[in-house]
Amino acid sequence: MPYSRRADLPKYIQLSELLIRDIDTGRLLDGERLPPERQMAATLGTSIGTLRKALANLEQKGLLERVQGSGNYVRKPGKAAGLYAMFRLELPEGGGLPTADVITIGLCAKPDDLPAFGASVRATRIRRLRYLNDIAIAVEEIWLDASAGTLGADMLGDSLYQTYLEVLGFWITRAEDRVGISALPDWTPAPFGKPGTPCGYIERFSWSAGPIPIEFSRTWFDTTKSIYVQRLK
Amino acid sequence: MPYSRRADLPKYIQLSELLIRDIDTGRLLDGERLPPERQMAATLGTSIGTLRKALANLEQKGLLERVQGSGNYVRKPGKAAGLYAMFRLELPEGGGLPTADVITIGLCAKPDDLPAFGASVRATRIRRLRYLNDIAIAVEEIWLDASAGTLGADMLGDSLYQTYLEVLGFWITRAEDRVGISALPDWTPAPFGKPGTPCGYIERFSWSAGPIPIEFSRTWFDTTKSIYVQRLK
DNA sequence: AGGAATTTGTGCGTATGTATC
DNA sequence: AGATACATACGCACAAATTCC
Repeated sequence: MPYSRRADLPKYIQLSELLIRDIDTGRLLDGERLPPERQMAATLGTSIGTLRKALANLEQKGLLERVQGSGNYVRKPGKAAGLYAMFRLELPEGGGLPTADVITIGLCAKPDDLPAFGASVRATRIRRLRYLNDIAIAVEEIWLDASAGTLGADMLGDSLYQTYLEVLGFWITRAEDRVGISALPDWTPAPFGKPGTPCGYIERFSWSAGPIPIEFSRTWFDTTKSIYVQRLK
Repeated sequence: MPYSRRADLPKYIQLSELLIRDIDTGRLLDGERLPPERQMAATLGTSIGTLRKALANLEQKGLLERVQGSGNYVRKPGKAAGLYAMFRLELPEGGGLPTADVITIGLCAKPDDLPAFGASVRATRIRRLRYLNDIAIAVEEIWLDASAGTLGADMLGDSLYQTYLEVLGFWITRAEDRVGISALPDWTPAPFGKPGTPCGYIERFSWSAGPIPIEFSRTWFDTTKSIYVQRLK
């Protein structure tokens, strides 16, 4: 028995998750220096190589800065500001707490009618019902290219972009929208609107890093409700 | 000895760049399966761990899809996304690690003999000596329009286009070249060639977004060495 | 259907280089 | 200059996914 594993996840992912939790809950503070890698590895009961893989993971997520000859430093970017920076739907009075219910999520092949984006032939499709202050204001279908990684239903928070950062390790840096009129898709859930009826429509391409968009999404919003779409630059 | 400092990149980066280059130049085609990792490592004279680090790097760039139990598959998203995407000079045997030494860099007014490009009257001028596998093969003078931002000597990597993306936040999407015969400029550094002697010559306009080019460059290359210029589309 | 062969993923250990303090 | 700490590189054993017969 060379080594044993009780859990499904690889050990370096477990270590990475462990540290993320410590950072999120404040047990590790911003700017704090971690113990030396050898010492940490011994404490955590792992090898230095595996620990380094976990630390590299954290660095990729922007939660850690690794400085040769010096140490590993916690970097906890303030999350409150800018979380919903790219959300285009607003209440007229401003503000509004954005939440979302996931309708379906899964990995599938990109259908032919999807515009070209990403590097893979597959993508994670997420369908959600979106709320502002508990008012259902939109349904959306998001296609995240498979090259970015895969998401499960249990990993989703109310902010997808935050989920991208914490789970997959990248941040959406740029998005381009196109607004028009469409009809509600046939999978629209009952409380929201009747499939087929006309409504507002946003198509979006999103970039993380590099020249090609990594995500494509469609948002249908009910124009009879008191919401409006932010002016698009 | 100002230009004698040789780039000594880690081996896994060199391997990664080597493969990117083979993908960009079409030596490796989209969908193609790479040889098994152990075999590749032996061929390339490296260990499997180092090769895997390079392959992970490619995967992160979206150029490679790695499938456990199956193999490593080239994924070439539309436009070449690699570090040396638009570098036209090649070794006949293919491959070759491209590096560069900066000779001078600074912001100055565009001289009158420069063709029209960009929106500003000033530009950052960069003069570099370029290498493939440590062979000095070309000198180049790059004019980056001041409207794109300014670069310092400490920000430059071996790939200017990558620097543009990381430091200035844009990506070169299109380039047009014109090839001819010229004479080496008077600022040509000593190890390369004698100023005034005839050599090959490439003039280039580069676009990022919008209708006007943002960059203009001139490249002089020694035709007596064993290099050739890629066919210009 | 099923088992063997192939191929990548994970984990561990060690030696050496290089940046920081 | 020395000590400390992270980075690179190599190698091996086994697990897990895929492919092939």
